[in-house]
Amino acid sequence: MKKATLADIAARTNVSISTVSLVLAGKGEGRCSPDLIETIQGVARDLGYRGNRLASALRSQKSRTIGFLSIGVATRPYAGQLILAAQLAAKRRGYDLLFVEVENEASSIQVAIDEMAEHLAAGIVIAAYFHHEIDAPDYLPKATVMANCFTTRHSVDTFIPAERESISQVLDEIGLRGHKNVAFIVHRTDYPAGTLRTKGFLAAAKKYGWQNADQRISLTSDSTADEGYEATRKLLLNDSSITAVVAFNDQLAMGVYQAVKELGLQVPEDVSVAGFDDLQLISEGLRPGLTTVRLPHFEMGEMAVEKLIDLCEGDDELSKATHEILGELVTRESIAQVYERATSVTALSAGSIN
Amino acid sequence: MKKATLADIAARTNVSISTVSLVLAGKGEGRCSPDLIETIQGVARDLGYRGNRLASALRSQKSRTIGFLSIGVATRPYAGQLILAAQLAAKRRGYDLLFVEVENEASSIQVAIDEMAEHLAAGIVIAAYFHHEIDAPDYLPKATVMANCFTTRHSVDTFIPAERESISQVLDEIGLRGHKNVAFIVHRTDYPAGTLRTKGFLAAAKKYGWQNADQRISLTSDSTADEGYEATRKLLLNDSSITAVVAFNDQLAMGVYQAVKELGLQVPEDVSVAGFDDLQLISEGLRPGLTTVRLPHFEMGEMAVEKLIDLCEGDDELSKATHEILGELVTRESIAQVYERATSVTALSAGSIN
DNA sequence: ACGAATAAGTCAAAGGTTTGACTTATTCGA
DNA sequence: TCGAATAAGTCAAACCTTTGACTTATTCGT
Repeated sequence: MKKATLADIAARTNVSISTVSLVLAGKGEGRCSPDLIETIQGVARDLGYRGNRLASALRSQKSRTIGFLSIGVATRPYAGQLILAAQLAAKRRGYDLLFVEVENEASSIQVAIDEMAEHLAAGIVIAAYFHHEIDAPDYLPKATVMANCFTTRHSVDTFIPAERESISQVLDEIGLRGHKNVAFIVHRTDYPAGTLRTKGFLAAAKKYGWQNADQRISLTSDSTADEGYEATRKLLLNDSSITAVVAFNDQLAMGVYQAVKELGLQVPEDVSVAGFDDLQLISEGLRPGLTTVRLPHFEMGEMAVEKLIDLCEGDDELSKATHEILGELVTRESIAQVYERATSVTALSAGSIN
Repeated sequence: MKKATLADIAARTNVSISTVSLVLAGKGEGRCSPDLIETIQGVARDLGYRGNRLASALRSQKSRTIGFLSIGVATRPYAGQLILAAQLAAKRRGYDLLFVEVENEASSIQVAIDEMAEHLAAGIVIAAYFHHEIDAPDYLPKATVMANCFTTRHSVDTFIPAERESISQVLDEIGLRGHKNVAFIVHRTDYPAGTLRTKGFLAAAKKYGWQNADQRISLTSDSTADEGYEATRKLLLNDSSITAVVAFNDQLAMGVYQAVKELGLQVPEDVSVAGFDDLQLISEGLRPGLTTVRLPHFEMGEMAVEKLIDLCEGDDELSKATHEILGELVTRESIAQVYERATSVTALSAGSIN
């Protein structure tokens, strides 16, 4: 059974192809009788008419296809929700996603853009698996948006996490529970995640009066569990007054748990731990569950595509803004209440021993 | 600068559009003079000619677009490599990937297939984030392949992991290192991963003479670290002779570590542990690193797309086979050598002390 | 020197849809 | 009852590429 075309429907209804086209495009009102509209729709349904996106796009010079340029999004366990949300948002508005993996390198992105042009893609979204700057080529299509990444070379609608505000949520958890001796382990890096989360930590330290905050920042050369482990050992061995360790991400936090336990201490009774990213493999897998912050991957993907389609459909001329989106605090069991400062703790524990 | 078309090139070279088309399609040999070919290619380059995939596909009724129907592939941390490999393989042969997320439900898949038909997709690959059967609709396009999933309703080229053989690799590691008291923790399920890996365990038990193997299979109701933890506690508390625990996947293995350590034992000195999946967040993050098996996600994605394109291009009529692909043993530090069984161990260690 | 073969291209239709400009028939107002 | 307005469609070109069938001019063999 060959695919039905407008011509097939026209033949069966004894009208012209134009009429069928108009009707099925929803532009029949006032031009065609209600009866005819009914009939045409009926026949279209009977024949299983599906339309031909290629012919349509070719003629109208506008396709309902979006190029999704991914920098590691699908292949790493971090940002999968971004692509899911993008797909859902696109589908909701009748668009499809052309997926292409690229390097964060102008030439690689350029190649992908050219490829998308061959498809007459309505627009492109550039998305990355972690929040960083893109090496953008000289020209970007007018309809371009970025998700979880940004460029300083062009003015583009951009959707990124609100790093400072997001980590503040988990820092508040710690501050409000009375911790005063808090350490921060962060991957030494110039990426926004590193610098902004550190600023968030420093701000929280000031807000809650955390002691020696700047000496309690431990810089690691990577964000692995191993690095988290080593950093925590040093921190805790040097300074036994620390009651909470905040990690730049969940992988480091995993290492924090390991070090804490190896030192014969307990999470959260002896040391509270906070992570960032909500990598569920880790945050749900650790015992006790890790309190952390889920990055707004889903939201970024969804909003980016929504914006892109608005742009394509001209509803929304040229705003070109950067949107910072808040993550969500995911509370599990890794943060405990501190009742008093050092001196009183002794009294307290002595009391419980009795 | 509008996109250049064949007509633009034809105008600048004073030949017909047909000629330009032929030349750029590489069919100029013998029909056009070498000089002309040279000229046309030069002008095409100068104008930045990119071709119009829509027009081309419309005319020739064959597109270079593949529909990638994903069941959780991008959104879960397991199988990302599959989509990357698919993309790479497609690009290598000049195809693009139309990505769509679907449910494992005939109607959802049907909708996606219809959508792909609107794009005149050359073929589709159906891929899943874990190895299981697809609820296939009544009709599948002739050019359909499956990756990490399968159907019994249709005859389709299928690429799945060789579950038994894959887990055997890690079981061999354990067997060859002298373990005789080995437990297996597996998610109670009818999925191939569960049943086939269990068969693999039983086969290894027979091969290496593991004792009481069937009593040492612990069925869990989920594959989480928590379940792994609980199962391991029961196992180890009941039976202190166990020297190795094999988990059905890395998440369970994470729980095994937790239980082992909480019982005051060490991995691998007291209890060796093996996982499955090589979820690096876990397998690299645990201390010591987890010996596990990487599933052939990359290979499945690559081979599936290769096969699909062969199918589309007719190089390869109708073989319709199921290909089982071996995973790769990833050796880390979680498996130790056992020198002898109970009685002799004493002798041996006595010997070495001397 | 004539017919056949070869080289170098061209012609024109087709693929399915969209859309601004028309047409034709009917209805309405005065 | 006439001209205008409205309703209900139709026309035909355009989007860009592909391809089997042709054409025209030159060369070759004998």
